Amino acid sequence: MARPRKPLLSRERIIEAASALVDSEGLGAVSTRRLAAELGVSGPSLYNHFRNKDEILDAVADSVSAQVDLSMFDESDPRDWAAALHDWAVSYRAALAAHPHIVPVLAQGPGRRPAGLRVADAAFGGMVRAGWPPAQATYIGALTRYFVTGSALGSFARGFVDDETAYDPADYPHLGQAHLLAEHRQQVDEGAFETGLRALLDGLALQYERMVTGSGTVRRTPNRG
Amino acid sequence: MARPRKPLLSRERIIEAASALVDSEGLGAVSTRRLAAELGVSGPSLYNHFRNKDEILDAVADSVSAQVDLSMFDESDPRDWAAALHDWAVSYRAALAAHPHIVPVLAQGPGRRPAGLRVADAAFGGMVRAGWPPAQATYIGALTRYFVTGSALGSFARGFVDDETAYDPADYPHLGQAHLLAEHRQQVDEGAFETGLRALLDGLALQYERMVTGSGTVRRTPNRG
DNA sequence: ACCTGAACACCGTTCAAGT
DNA sequence: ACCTGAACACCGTTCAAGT
Repeated sequence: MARPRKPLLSRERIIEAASALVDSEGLGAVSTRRLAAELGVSGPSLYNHFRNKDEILDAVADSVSAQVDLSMFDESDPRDWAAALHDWAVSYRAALAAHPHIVPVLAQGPGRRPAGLRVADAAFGGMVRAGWPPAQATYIGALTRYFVTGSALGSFARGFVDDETAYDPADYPHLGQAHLLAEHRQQVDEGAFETGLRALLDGLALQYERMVTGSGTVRRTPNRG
Repeated sequence: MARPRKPLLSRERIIEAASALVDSEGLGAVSTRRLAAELGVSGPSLYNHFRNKDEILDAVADSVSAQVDLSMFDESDPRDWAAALHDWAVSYRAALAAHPHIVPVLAQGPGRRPAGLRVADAAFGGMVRAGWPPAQATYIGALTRYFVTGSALGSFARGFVDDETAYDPADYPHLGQAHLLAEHRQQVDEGAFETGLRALLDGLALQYERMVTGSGTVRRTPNRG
């Protein structure tokens, strides 16, 4: 068979297959030949639909960005920026943590990826509408992405081996329980994410208060500092 | 030449060469053959010193962890945990941001890498000494690592292309200035990191206050809600 | 012990050839 | 337009052979 009447491939089918492969076996398992085999075609066929392998992985990353909920930015009262930021971070992390192996690609930034750009646009717009100056709104988008991608990139708990003899107390006096982290993976990772997100939001609320009161529009009296 | 009197290679020389290659051309440029060529030997020679390529990259990652300053945890007054945490995060980020291409490897966690474990041990120990319960101390180590690795993994600013026509206002109403981010890369990335770190520390200080006052050991009166 | 070349089973990508 | 096999320049790793 040279060329079939109906195309055997489409960008969508390729992205789906690549995504499944990335999720199940990691980035290292994605080769154009392997991917083509999963799709029942020969390796070079992919090049009719994507310029190269990187473009395929970019598309997989963008399909993950497309799963991030952004509704909190257009539905909410702009004064509820902290609640919107919270919900965004939770949704953002859920989307990425479901596909951790693609996070290094995604973390390179949106570039020209449409879904990634929609995420950045919505978050920045939401913060500006809430009254944050553009520079601060940019920082908030960036720092939230830092925290979310960092938390999705690698499980903290799984970063320690499940081997009681691995962490010699003579070398690491405080890691006596570290080998237990793996068993409590979900609790540790979620606890750390929630604790960090709560701290970020509380800290940003303080900055927001200082900004608002400092600029003359006093909403309430400062209670710190 | 089969075997020279003095070994041509050592783990240290291999790590140095691999590190230089990762820094200059990225993870993708590191192949065992290329690395061996840079060292003036044939490809398989590396296998006398490392079990496989992954072990070489692990060693490169650990050499970066070894550059993280940890002195703030043993020198400081434990009550200055927030100052120590700040200084640690800054040093941690500086080490990683100097070698961004290895961050995905490093972010997989310390595993059995000695320098990575020393980092985790020192931070956890510092927080426990300051009075944080073990679970919270674990969260703080984890969330700080999330934020730092996320910020070092990819420049936020460089994630946008430097092309005025790239971001159509019809699609992305708030990204009209996004193409300018690249020029202000350093300011944006540092501003976001500092803003986020400040917010994290302020937020954690609130949690610490609540914990201390809630447990009966009142250090000072709460001044928030 | 530490290096070598040969060999194996892979890669990403190009390209002429087929329909 | 869309697929194929052949081909090119690569990979990581093993292994027997050399000193």
